[in-house]
Amino acid sequence: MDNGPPTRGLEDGTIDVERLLVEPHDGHAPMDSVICCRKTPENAMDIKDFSCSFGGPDTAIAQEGEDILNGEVLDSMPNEVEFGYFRSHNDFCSMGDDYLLGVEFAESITDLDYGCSEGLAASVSDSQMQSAGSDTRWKSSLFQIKQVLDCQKDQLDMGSSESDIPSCNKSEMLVEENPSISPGSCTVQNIGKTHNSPSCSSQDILSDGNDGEHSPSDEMFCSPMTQKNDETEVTGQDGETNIFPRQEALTTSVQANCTDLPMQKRSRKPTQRYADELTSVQANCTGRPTQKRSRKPTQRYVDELADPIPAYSRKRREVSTSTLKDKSLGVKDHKKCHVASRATQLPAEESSVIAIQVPFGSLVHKECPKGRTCDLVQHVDTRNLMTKSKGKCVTPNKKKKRDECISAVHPKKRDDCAASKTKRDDQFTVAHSKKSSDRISLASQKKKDDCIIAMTPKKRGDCLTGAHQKKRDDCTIPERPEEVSGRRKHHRLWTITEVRKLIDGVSQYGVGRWSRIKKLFFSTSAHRTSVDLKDKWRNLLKASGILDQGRQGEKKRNMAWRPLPKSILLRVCELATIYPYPKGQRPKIPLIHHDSPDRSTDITLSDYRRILRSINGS
DNA sequence: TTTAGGG
DNA sequence: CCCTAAA
Repeated sequence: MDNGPPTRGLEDGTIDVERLLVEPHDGHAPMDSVICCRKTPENAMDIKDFSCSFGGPDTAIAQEGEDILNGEVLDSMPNEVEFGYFRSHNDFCSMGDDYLLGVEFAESITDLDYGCSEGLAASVSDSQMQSAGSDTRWKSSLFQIKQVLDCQKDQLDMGSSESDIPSCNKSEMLVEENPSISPGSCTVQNIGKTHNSPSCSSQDILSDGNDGEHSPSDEMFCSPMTQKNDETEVTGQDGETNIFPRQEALTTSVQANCTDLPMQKRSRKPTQRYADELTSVQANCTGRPTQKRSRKPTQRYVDELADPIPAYSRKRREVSTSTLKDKSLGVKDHKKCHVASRATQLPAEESSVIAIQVPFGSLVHKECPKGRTCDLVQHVDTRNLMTKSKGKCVTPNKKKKRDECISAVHPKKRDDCAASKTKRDDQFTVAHSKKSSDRISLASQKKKDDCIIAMTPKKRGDCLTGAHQKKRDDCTIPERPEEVSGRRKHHRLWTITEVRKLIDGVSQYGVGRWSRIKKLFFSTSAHRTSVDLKDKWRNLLKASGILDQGRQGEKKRNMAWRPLPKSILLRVCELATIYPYPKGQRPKIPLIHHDSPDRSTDITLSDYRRILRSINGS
């Protein structure tokens, strides 16, 4: 958190202002934005330097700023974390949406600062971008965006609001400069413009290497631009002009003046304020934040956003989102939330302004599902359609993952959607949510199943005769191979025929050779796995009272309701005696009627008979 | 990968 | 049925 050099104003909250001032001063308006690091790992250092430059007008700053201006982007990706910060910074700047996100944004800002301060040590060579390493970095950076988000959050927690402020300023700045451009799109464009000629703008970014890959740098650029703009507006200086002193004065005064720029200047209490502002922003999106932050930028953003190159922003967003999502898989919930918000934003972005507003905090959560649903609608539909055909669902891994990421946050929603996700996906996402979600989904699914399957096998089994049952099995329980891969197998009742097959298999191969039995006896039923066989067998044992379940009474009771035909139960008992279920374990003799508890030993013929008797009797 | 066992 | 550990 050494903000020392870079943050010198940070504590006061003036930092942002200072930065801004500094940048203009150097004549490099985008210094803040410059914050972006280089791709190379070494960049981390660069980043730090950058920060330093911010804090103090180091020579490096000018150069870096220049580089940036030149169109070179400094990507410093020191560590993932730092990088993340960076990214967040960039994201923030570049993405109005992110900014809108508010809390997250604020966090990100702090992160940025944090990262900056940390990395300050080295000098940044802008040209590095060109280096191959940097390229890779960029790519990675894109992926890391998610991380950044997370970092941002974390940092928010940390309370390094300072950085946040700057970012805000940046974003605003951008807006001013390229009024025509919407925030989100602007960022990209601005970035491109700033660094490269305008032509570069979105296309460059997108086109660069990979759309997603470059995005980070783009973002970076954007952020600076925005800041400048903001400042200009705020200070009224339009230009970058410089004037550190002036800016500082502004910073101080700014707080007082904040009228327009409250956000920026207000940086002093950044964290909370930011958060507040963010929240307010979110809430206000439409209007200016009633709260402290009188950020006109918001509106501007909105307005601009509406017009500006939606395509660009959209593309960029999409890329970032996708990348984020992909990467975020492992991320935490909050990360997911962020991602989700972004995702949601995408659509919104298209619409333009709205998108920006959407992102904020609570909204994000609420909307996440919405957005997701929108995005996922197709998936959902598919899922619903295929609800029980899981295998197919699995195919769209990317989407699924994405969905999960998003959905992770809102497990319920996900479930509602039908959640036929593969286990894998679930695992990727969040275990907790997953389980709960699964359960929920299961419940719903079960209901569905019941409805669909209509008659449960067992019940029918009781009533129906073997022949009928068989028929029914064939008809009602048509195999659905697709389901197999599904996240939660559709619950399929075991039909008598299946049970018989299982018994046959056990009798032939013995207990424990489920895979074999599966192959030989259930080769046609894809939905029955060896594990299923094992489970079923276990259940059969329980049903027949062989497996110790509890007390006899209970056993009896079970038997009473147990739908399985006696013949089957007998057979199971018989087999159980022959092949004790748990391998070494001795089958516990069904004591159904029986009195002597000590029967735990090997089954004797008498025992067997007794068992049979009990079964028959019952 | 299969099995066993718990949930 | 799911999930995990163990082999």
